Amino acid sequence: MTSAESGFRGIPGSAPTGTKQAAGRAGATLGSAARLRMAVPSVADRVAAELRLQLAEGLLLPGARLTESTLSEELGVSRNTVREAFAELAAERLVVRHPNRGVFVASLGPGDIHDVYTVRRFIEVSAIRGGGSPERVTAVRAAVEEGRAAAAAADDEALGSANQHFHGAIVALAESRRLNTIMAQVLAEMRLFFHKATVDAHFYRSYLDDNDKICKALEAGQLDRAGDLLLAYLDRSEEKQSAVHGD
Amino acid sequence: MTSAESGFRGIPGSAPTGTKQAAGRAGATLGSAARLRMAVPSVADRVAAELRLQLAEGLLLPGARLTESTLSEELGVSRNTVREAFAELAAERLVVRHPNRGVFVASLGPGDIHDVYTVRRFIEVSAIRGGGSPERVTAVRAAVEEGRAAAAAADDEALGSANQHFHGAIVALAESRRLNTIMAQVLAEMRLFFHKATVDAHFYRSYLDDNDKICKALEAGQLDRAGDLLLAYLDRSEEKQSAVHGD
DNA sequence: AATCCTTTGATTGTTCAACAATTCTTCGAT
DNA sequence: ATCGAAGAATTGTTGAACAATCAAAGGATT
Repeated sequence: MTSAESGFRGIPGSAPTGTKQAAGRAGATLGSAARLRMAVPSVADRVAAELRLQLAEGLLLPGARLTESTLSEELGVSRNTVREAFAELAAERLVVRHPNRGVFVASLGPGDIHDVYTVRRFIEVSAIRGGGSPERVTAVRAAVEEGRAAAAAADDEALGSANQHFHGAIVALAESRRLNTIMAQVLAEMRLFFHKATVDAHFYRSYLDDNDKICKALEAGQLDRAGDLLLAYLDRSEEKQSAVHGD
Repeated sequence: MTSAESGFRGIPGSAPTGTKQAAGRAGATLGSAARLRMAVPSVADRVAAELRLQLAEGLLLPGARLTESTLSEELGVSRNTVREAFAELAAERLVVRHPNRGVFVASLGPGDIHDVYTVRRFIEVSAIRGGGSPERVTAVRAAVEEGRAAAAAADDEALGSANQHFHGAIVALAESRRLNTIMAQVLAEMRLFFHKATVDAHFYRSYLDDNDKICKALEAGQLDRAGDLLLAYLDRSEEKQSAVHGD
């Protein structure tokens, strides 16, 4: 009985909500109007999404082993489909795949904390130093307010979410699809690694003022100051996480 | 007859070269010595590697459609295995997967050039501004010399490769596993998108002196100067690629 | 009691065949 | 030329089977 066997919701057989995406034949008839279509997520995508939820909520713990046949039975899907979902999650570094030995929920290894924060420093600080459109800056402000509302409601999970939205919004200043994807993955990893610290309300509450200061500097166009404040925050946050996780 | 059907080498049935990797049971017996083991690449990995080669060499052109059954027959593997290889390549953005409609070699879309260069600016410039160990700096210098040798030998492909090694080595200054992976993917995308320009010797030869100057500043510890030179290079390179590809 | 070797069981990776679903192409009618 | 229907092609999924690999268990040896 592994933790992979606890608390699974089956994959809904009903029609799931679709997502709009522009589609067209790559390399052909680019001049023709692209037709919008509703893409129904595949079963494998839905399995992956379900597992992502479980990971983000701490129901699947770092290091836990996920077995294809067990999940196949529990979710009522084919083993092959589970494999496809695993591949998705492995590409996002949420699970680690060891050939012939199995799939394990990703866990913090030596240097991982520093690595994640190095990526964040490169990306977030560069993004905020480049500034962004008024719309993008407004989104950063919205995330700060979201954090304040969560703190006022004593909702710790929402506080952690708002903090992630804040940092995602900073990267989004750059309006780069690739950077947004990279940052989303880094944030997903952090949710997985640092879940325990996430529910410590004090952890994020202490950063609300920091986030506000960073945002104010951004709004005022003081981009170097914003970058310095953000860098200081990231360094401090790394120290704290290292202290909590003994890296 | 699509370009996917041209020039495939079968997947070798003989024992392939393995790669060393440390393995252990995640989350368990972390105190025990990790045993080194030779991991035999799976067939899916080998299919993916083969396709990567074809992509990098321009044998599979942007926009070309890759069909599971065709590749399955040509490579002598199961269709399911081809699907697994496709998933790997899609995660690396080398192919684009449209649900129910097929897999296509990735191609340049609107804004892709700017996007790729934005990522590079964030990562490469941050990395060089952080400097690195003597060993890492030596690797940057080695890539510059590699470029000089390629130019002297009038080997255009090698010249392009050396330039990519140069930029990979810059990011490697940060000694971050995640950033190295991200950069490797960006470089793979660039090889795919810009292959035509790659074989234009003049394209990279004009950058040899730039690379040398950047490296000299790095070696002298003038990190801000190195960053400014690199930034100027990236901006100029983006302009040139945009001019060639009409983005 | 500790260590080593062999056997067994569990799991992964792959193949194959089949089917359902979706999309694209072709053909015929207007 | 356009539209609609039919057919073809392809993708996504399933389930069964088998080979290969690894981990666990059990027995033998020191």
